[in-house]
Amino acid sequence: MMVAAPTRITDQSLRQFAGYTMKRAFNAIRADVTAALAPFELRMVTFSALSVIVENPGLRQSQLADALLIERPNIVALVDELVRHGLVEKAKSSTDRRALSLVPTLLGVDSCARATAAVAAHDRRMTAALSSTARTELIEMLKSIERAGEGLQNDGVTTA
Amino acid sequence: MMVAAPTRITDQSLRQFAGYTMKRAFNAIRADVTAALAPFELRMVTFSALSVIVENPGLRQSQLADALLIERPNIVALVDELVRHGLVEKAKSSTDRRALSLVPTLLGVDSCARATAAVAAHDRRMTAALSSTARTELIEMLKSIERAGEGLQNDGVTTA
DNA sequence: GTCATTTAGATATAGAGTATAACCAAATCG
DNA sequence: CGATTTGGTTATACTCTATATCTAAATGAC
Repeated sequence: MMVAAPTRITDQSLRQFAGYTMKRAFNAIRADVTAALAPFELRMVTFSALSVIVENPGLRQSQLADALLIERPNIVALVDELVRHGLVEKAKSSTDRRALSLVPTLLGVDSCARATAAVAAHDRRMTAALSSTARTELIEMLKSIERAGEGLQNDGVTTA
Repeated sequence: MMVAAPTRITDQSLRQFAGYTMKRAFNAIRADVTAALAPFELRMVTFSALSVIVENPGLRQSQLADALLIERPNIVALVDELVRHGLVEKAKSSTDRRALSLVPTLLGVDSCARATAAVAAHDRRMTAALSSTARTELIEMLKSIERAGEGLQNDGVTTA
């Protein structure tokens, strides 16, 4: 069979779906935020984890896993990475001898603050075309989608 | 060091960023759309590819790769999967003996239509909380973020 | 027309990211 | 107390995506 190729390729049908454009938008975000975090030797996940640890000092690993929707086995290497970089310490819990309390170091608190500023700059770049109210509305809409996923069949929980 | 764990874990700081909530929203979407596509033996990527092939019959593999921001090597197995399922045919290009023209089969066109309906239902589930104008605005905002990523440093291109 | 360069498709491979199963030790509960 | 659950861990595997390299054919310079 012989067929000539079209010159202009479209993705019209897919564009009707929020998920398709969201994936493309998120890819752009990921590329940019990854670059923004590189100077701090942080990845997206480790930055998220550090941020939650700084905001909730003393939390347990399982709580961190729950908060970021990460499976517990994957938390171990992640936290170890933060410990290795001197950003977080694994303290023993005073109430449960099995548990660890994650505490940020001074360096961790400082790095988190500076990384957060870098990510904020990144975020401004990516949403530069949006008014500040539009940006707020966007986040609210995303939250409502996140919530919509919570009540569905297999409860596909994962991520960070 | 002994530290008691906080009872309620927050992610306030991360919530200021569109990217964080977008990742969580997209995870929810992915879980649901993956389930929606399972009956058709399609994955997100293969569905996207099939949709573009149906919409642009005769396109070359490299055009498909460009359209979906997939690296060319990854297109090969992807298209083969569609061929194996009888949804697409690799036709020889009439103008370039190196090139392939991707053409949907009748089954491919039909499956694409039914899968598109299933994905549309999924999309409605996920955006149920949004008014139809809000949903349109959401997609426009996501497009603007996607565009914002196009003009940046390393031009982090990837995805599907 | 011939040679250098580019393009289309393909192969092999590697690295993230994330998921599952199974294990030990301590806590909890009947 | 014994059974069950929970916190952390290890090992492992699967998906997704990226990079390097190869060939055959097309294009472009002269």
